[in-house]
Amino acid sequence: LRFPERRPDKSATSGPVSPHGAAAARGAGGRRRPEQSGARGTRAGSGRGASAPARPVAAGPPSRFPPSLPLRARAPAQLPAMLGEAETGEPPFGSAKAEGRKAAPCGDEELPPARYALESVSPERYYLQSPGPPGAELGGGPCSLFPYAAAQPGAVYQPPAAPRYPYGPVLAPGGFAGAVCPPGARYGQVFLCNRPLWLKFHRHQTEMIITKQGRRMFPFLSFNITGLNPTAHYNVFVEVVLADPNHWRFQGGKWVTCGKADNNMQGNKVYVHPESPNTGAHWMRQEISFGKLKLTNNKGANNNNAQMIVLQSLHKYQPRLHIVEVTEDGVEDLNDSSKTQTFIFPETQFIAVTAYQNTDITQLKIDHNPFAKGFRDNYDSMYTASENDRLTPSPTDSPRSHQIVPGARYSVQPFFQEQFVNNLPPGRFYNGERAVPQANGLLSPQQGEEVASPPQRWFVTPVQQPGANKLDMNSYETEYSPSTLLPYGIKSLPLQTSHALGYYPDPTFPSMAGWGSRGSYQRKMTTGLPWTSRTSPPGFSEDQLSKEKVKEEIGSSWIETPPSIKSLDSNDSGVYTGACKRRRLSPSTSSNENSPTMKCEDINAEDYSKDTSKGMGYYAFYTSS
DNA sequence: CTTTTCACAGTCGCGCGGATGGGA
DNA sequence: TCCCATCCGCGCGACTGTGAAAAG
Repeated sequence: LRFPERRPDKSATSGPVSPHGAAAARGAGGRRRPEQSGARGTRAGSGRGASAPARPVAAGPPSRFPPSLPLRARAPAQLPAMLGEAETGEPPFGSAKAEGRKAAPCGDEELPPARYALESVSPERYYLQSPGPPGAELGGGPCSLFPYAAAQPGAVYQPPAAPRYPYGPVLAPGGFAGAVCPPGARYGQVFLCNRPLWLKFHRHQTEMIITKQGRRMFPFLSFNITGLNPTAHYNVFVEVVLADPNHWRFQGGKWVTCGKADNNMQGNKVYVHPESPNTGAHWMRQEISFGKLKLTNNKGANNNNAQMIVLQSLHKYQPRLHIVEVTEDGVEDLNDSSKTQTFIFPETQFIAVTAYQNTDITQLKIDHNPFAKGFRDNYDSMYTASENDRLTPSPTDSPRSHQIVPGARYSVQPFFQEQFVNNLPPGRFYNGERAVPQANGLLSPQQGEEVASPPQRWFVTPVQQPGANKLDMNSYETEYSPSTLLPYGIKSLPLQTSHALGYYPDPTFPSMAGWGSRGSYQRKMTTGLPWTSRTSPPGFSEDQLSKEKVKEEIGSSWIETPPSIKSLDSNDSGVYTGACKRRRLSPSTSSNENSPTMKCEDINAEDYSKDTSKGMGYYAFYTSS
């Protein structure tokens, strides 16, 4: 039972009365009986958080491992060895510490924090990047945006004394291009589902707030995995490691290095997906979201909260996704490093901060994070004015649409297209684009099938699905269709179907239907359209990022857009400076000056597609063995 | 001076329980 | 009249960024 320590009854105090306070005043406690709070408190399953386990994610139905089989109990002694780093002898985090752990909706009581929640896994490893502002970094670093850094020669710095990554080196000494794949081995591919959104932040150098109680990431990590053995079992977890050996500070409107990073930071660096372990089929069936992952600067958090990753402020970090094949019992084979796969998406790099430094990032967060709706200055006008006047998405737009672009909305679009067209004013289409520009990077399946009618992909973005306004990121998963990921561009995969709508067995539950079969996903990916080869070349330069943006612009150009809005949309920062009142100002540097989007005005789509057709796509390949 | 912490206001979803309506 | 299902409002907690104060 939590006490409203920070929520005194505002109706009893002076000042503005919050909605809750007003409600309390109206109700005067009338309907809330004395025993109510007690009942609520003693009711184990009540409350927002506790309700979550009802979802498949936490309840475990999709999992072949019932909650009664905590991974921790299966091979408690193996993790230290697997993570390889010299352990300090302290007990594994989370072991016998459950009493101190906060009950979490994800059923973290069943989580195996101790298995991976080990310190010192990452500090010794860095991803070398040229210091400097994001722009320079992107332009200069050969691996700045390479989606699978492991293939980049020299991409990783390892202090001489640092032990090798126990799973087998994510990067072999000196780096290597391509993984050593044992005969018959089956390796997965991972797509960063919300990559366009990540790119948007990355353009300004993503910042992530860290607090003592833990702060969720936004954007959060969200992957789609293919190529796993459907019957094999895997653990999936995210590790956050230092991205470079520098300490950073925000000065003169840009990030600059200042000293060396403290690579001795203790604390949990690993977050195991709550559904681990699970079958390959399970992991491939739906998006793997790490929305509940929290970042903290509280070194003590590792002991009692497996949902927290401990970071250090003003350091740059790189999340990494690990997929480890395990036995049905959840035990990993320590002798077979080929069962470990690591994926790196450099665009997910971020600098941990205790307070936002760059107002561009702040504004992006406010604009895209549904939890920050209250900070949208024009919130009232946005949602009460005519649709045409809106600059930011309606609250009825799925919050998830901001975080996770490829939602079920896309996949269901063929069925509801007419409805959308009939019900949505044209302006809303644009707004959808404005709200979800990342959709440009994640071309919808429909677009893949109907190149002649590109508008579709735009007017589907604001479309609502039942319950689309839910904030809960997990619920998103139940609506998400993997078919929306095809823009990530796998050209051929084993599973294919010839049935165009094979994954829409029931239009009533289109997205759910989308889960059951990867068929159309694959099928759509074989369309051979330009975006099927949409890739992230090894040297993902700032220029290419700009082109990414250009593509967004191009994609939105199909519709008649009010000039004022169009101009705003042509530059993210412009939107914020022009349409939104800035709460904070970036010192000395206007967002326009820094915004790489300014440089992409003259980049045409042809060049873009040409560039992006090289190299690998939005997905990372297996990077280690 | 920079960085971190904390209280705050706002949005949202969930669960509870009263109110309501239909059927036995 | 009773029972049951449904609807609706309220309280709560989770979550966000803000901005001032505190700490370094």
